[in-house]
Amino acid sequence: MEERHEELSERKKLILKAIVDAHIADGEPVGSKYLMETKQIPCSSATIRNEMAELEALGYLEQPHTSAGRVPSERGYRFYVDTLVEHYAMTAREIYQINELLKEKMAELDHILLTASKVASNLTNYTAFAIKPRASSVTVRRFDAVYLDDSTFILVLVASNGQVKTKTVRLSDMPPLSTAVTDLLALTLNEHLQNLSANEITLPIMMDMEKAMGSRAELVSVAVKVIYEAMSELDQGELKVSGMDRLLEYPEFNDPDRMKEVLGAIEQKDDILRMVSDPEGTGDVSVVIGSESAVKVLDKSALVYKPIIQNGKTVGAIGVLGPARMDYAKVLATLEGISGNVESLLSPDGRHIEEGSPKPPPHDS
Amino acid sequence: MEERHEELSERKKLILKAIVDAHIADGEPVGSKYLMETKQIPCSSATIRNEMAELEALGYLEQPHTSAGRVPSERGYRFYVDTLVEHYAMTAREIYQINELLKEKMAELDHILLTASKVASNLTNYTAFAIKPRASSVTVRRFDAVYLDDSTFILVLVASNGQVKTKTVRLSDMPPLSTAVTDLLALTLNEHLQNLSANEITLPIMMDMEKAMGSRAELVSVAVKVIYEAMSELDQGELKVSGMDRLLEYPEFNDPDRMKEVLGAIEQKDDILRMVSDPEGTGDVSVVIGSESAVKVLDKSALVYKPIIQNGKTVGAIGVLGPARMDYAKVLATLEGISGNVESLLSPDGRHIEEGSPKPPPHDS
DNA sequence: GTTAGCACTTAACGCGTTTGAGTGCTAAAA
DNA sequence: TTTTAGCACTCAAACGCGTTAAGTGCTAAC
Repeated sequence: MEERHEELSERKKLILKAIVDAHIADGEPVGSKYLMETKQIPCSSATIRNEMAELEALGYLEQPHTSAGRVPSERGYRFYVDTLVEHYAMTAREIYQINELLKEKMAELDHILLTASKVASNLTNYTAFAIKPRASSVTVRRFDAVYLDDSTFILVLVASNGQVKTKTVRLSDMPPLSTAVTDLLALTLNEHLQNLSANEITLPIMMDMEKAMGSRAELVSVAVKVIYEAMSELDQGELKVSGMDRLLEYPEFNDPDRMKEVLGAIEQKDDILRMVSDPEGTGDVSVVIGSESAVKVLDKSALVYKPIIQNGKTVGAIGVLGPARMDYAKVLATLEGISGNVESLLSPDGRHIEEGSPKPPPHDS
Repeated sequence: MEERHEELSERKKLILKAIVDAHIADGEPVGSKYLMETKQIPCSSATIRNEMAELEALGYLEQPHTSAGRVPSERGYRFYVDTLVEHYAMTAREIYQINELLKEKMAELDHILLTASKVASNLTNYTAFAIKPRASSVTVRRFDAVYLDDSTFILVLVASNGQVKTKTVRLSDMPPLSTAVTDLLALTLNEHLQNLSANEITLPIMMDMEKAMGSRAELVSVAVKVIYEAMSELDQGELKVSGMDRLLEYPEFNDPDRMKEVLGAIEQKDDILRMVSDPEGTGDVSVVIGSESAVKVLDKSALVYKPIIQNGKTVGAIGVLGPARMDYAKVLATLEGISGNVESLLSPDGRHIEEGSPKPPPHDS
C-alpha cells in the first residue's frame, strides 16, 4: 500500500497541487466539486473524490471532519514544496522594491539584516525575521580602548566576522586612568590577543601582558574578563523580527492560545537561532513545516529561511514565519531575491540582482 | 451636578475603589450584590446601587449594557490611580529579584535597559518595554578609526550620553588605506569635531580637516557623511519590548483585530518614543489610560512608564503596557523599584535599593 | 476505469426560549 | 432625610432544535 513520492500518478499530482493551491488561497478545506469547477481537472467530481480518498490514505491529505473537504497534511505540504511549487516570477515592481530598500549604503551586517527582514515582511505579508547566527569561534581582529573619565573607559572589539562590540568598563578602587593608559592598554591587547579565540587566552599570555602594562598591570585582568564576556556575546546570535502583526491576518493564528505560543517562541529565539545556525546548511532555502523539525514550530505553521553566505561562510539568515498554507512560491522567490541582494551588498563590489534571472525551484534536503 | 474629585463622599470613594479592585482582579463587570458580600461595604445592595448610579452620572463608571454590572470608566481609573491606589509593599522576594537580575555587572545603558524590561515583564506579568529616548542634541566625545582592510575601516563614535556607535565604511575608487591613515583620521576628527553637535560641523571646519589630512583629504567628506548619519541615528531612540506574549493572557486583548493594532503600535514605536521622550517629565511615574494621550494607545489599555534619570537628564524609561484594569499598585511599585535600581547602577557608586524603603504613592501630573 | 446518483454525515446557521445576574424604582422602615 | 427590602423589568448569554448545505462514500451503470 505504501507508495513513494515519485510514484504518484500525474493526475494525483495535479489534484494534490490544485488542493494545496486552493487551500493556500483561501484557507478553507477544499471539496471535489469546487475543484472540478474552478481548477479544470479533466474528470468528474466522483473521480476526484476517489483520487482524494487515495491521497488521504497515502497521507497527503486529511479531513477536519467527515463531511468537510480535504486539507493538505504536513506530508502534503512537504511534497508540494519539494516538487510541485512553480517558480514565482517576481514582478518588476517587487524587484525594484528589493533593490531600492536594500541598496541604501549600508555596510553593517546588523543594519542590513534588520532592513532585509522588514523588506521580506512587506513583500510577503508574513512575519519575517533576520538572524545573525551563533558563530562557532570568533576572534578579535582589533582592540581599542577609549578613555572616558578617570574611572571609566570603553573597550571596542572588532570581530573577525565584521561585528563590532563595545563595552563600557567602570573601575573602582584603582588609580585614575588617562589616555596614555588606555592607549597602552589597547596596544597591549592588540599585540597579545589579536586573532585568538576566547579559549586561547592562557595564563602565560596574561602574564606577558601584565609585564607590558608595567605599573597598570591590574587592568589586564579586568580587561580580559570584559573581553571574555564580549566575545561570548559576540557569538550569541541575534534575531530581528518584523511584521509580527501580520501573523494575526491569518485565521489560523487567531486563537489567543496559539498566538501566545508563537509570540513566546519568537521571543525565546533560541530554537530558531539553533536551527538556522545549523552548519550542515547547503545555502539553499529550507522549509520546515509543522512538527517536522526539532524546533517546536507550531502545528499548522511553517518556517522558511535562507542562509546568507559571505566568503563561503554563513553569516546570517533571513526567513519568514507563517501558516503552513503560506504562499510558498512567492516566499521562496522573495527570499532568494533578498538574500542574493544582501550577499552582493556584503561583497565589496555592490551589484544587485537583475530582473528575470530565473533560478531552479529550490527545495529542502 | 458637576462635582470635583475631591468632593466625592468617603463612601463613594470606598465603593469606587472596591469596584476597580474587583474589576482588576477578575475583569468582569461588578454588581451591587457581589460588592456587598465580598467587599464588606457597610450598607445594603440597594444603597450601593444608588451610589453606583450617581458615580455613573459623574462619569466614573459605565455599564456595558443595561442589566450588567458596572465597569470603571477611564475617568474612574484615573481617579483610582491618582488618589485611591494603596502603596504596594513589595515582597522581600521581589526586591531580591530586582536586585539579583539587575546587579550583574553591566555598564552599558542598552544592556541595562533590555534587562530592566525583562525584569519588569516578569515581575508584573504584563508586557514591558524599555526605551532610550530621542536625545535632543548629541555630541561626540571621542572618535576612533580602525583599519580593517585596504578599502574598509570602522568608525567608532562615543557619544556624550555614553552611547557607542560604530559604522563600517567601505571606500571605492580610493588609494588603499593603512593603519597610519586611519590613525591620522581619528586624530583629525578628535581635534576638530569633539563636542560638536551635527549642525555645528561647518565648511571651514571641514577645510581645516582636509588640510590636516594632507594627501588623504578625500577621506574627510566620506567620514563626515558617515558621522552625520551616525549622529542622527544616535538620537534616534530605541525600544526594547519583552513579554509580548503576556498581552494575550488578558481577555481584552483576545480579539485578533485589537491584538493586531497593539502589535503594530509597538512595532511602530514612534508614538511611544515621542511620548516618553517628553522633556516636561518630572521624573515621576506617568500613567496613561485609554485615549487620554496623544499616543493612540488603544481603548481599554493603559501605559505606565517611568523615566530614568542620570545626572539630572532623562536617559531612558521603562514601562509597562497592559489592559486598563491592570494592577496599578504592583506596577507602580515595581517600576519605582526597578528605576531606582537602574539609576543607582548608572551612577558610579553602584548601590541598590534597600528592602522596605517606602515612597509616597506617585501619581501623574 | 470513469461517472452519475443517492443515502448519509456533520458543522454551521438561524431562531425562539429560558436563565440569571443585575438594575431602577417605590414604598416602608429607621 | 437616609437606608433598606421587595419587585418588576431588561438584556446578554446559554440552550435546544430543526434546517441547510457542503461534502463524502458507495453502488450500479456506462
